Amino acid sequence: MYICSKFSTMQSFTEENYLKAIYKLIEQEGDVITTNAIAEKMRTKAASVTDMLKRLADKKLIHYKKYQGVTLTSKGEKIALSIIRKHRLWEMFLVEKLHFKWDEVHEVAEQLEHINSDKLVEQLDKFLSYPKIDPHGDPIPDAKGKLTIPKSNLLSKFNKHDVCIMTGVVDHSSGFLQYLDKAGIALGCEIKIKDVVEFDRSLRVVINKEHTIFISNDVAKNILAILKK
Amino acid sequence: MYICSKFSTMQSFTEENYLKAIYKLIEQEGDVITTNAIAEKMRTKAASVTDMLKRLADKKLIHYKKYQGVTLTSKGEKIALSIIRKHRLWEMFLVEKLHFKWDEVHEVAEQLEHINSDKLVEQLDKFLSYPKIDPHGDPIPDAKGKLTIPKSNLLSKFNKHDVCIMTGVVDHSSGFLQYLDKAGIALGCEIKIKDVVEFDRSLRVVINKEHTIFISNDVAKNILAILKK
DNA sequence: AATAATTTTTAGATTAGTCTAAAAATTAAA
DNA sequence: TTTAATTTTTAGACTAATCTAAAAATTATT
Repeated sequence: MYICSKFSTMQSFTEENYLKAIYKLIEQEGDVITTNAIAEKMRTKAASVTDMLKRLADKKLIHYKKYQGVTLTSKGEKIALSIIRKHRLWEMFLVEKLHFKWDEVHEVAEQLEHINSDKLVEQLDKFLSYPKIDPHGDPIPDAKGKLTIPKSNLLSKFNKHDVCIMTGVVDHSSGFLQYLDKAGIALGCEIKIKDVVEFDRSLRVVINKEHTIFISNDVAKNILAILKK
Repeated sequence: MYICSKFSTMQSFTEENYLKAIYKLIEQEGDVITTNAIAEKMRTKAASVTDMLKRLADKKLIHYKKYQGVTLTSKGEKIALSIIRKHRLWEMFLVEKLHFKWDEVHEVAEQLEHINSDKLVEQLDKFLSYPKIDPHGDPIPDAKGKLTIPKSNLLSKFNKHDVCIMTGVVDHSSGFLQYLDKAGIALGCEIKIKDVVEFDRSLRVVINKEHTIFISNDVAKNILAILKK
């Protein structure tokens, strides 16, 4: 079902969601994405994904060869980024202007991200004073789809000897935040990975060049950080 | 295509648009609505309308008997009013907060009216300070679907010597709104009917006690007004 | 290299929404 | 009141998106 069939440039909501999913998988997992990975992310079946990949390839939104996985074309990436931009701007709007809590915004933003109006997006951006990061700490692409701030990763994904900056959390529960407080881990602090224990993926890290602590993999999977360069 | 299939109370965009169209036709034309009238309003074919009417009747959203026309059930009316409420609140938001012109908002509001989140609507209403009328002068139903402001009449229904206040339009197309702008007809302005030409039902009117213009019946049928008392 | 396990694709069916063309019902006119 | 015109409904077909089950291709393991 097309919402706006009069413009040939239009994608359906579903197509937009597939492009967004592929973009996010590339961001996390690497450059070529498998059918199964998409199926899992979209909570659908591999057969449905194959069908959609053919359609997206016909429209030149992805590079796709049977059994060989998927990458985005520049056209496809542009659309994915515009959806992400809209999603994050709307999240910002919901939190800043309508006083939603951080954990209430996602579902609504999933709907709002598909509203199609360039003027709407640009005016919203202006209304919010051109924010660079959304309420979850994720960067907001600009009107040209450019990300000025690097995307954060899970602390659990970094390697031995990496030095990074803490940028956010996945679990926002007060219990977890209190644990971080106690451990001396705060937004913006430096985390140097001294060692990764092979057996349980726990980390030995130095916080702010001051004190050494151990962090379980469960905790590391709930901390966001970027590489310090 | 269902956007949110987890809730059994959900309608598709299309179903919502049919309910809204039927509500508006009842408002203008009378109590029982024909298949053709809906087809014209929805810019689709009568056969498609019949298909949809069956589906809406199955869901108890309309009263429908073959060849006998359609009315809304209270459930159907409730949904129609909630869509209209959302449409008009979003129009208000676009004009007041994002500085859209009144003839630019309709198309975007047509999309936004289908966003499904009770919290979003209530917070938006609050953010806009609970407006009672939208930028086109149409009343905004409250959270319970109640309209507090009296409904306007078509300008074409008034008589010689009536003095009325312009409250809104039927045709929201930017072409028509631009015509009104040019004619000096705006929300809230006074329209005094000097003469009704019998032959074609066109009107000679004075706008704001300032200038006299002629209005065709076609135009008069698209202007809403209330009697000035 | 041959076999087993896994992943991916095809084949065929389903649903919502749409269409055209033809049939049936209603309304208007002679 | 029978015929003509109009409106409405059915019948059958199409597309986008989905599914299950089976076939084909790829990858991993003896």
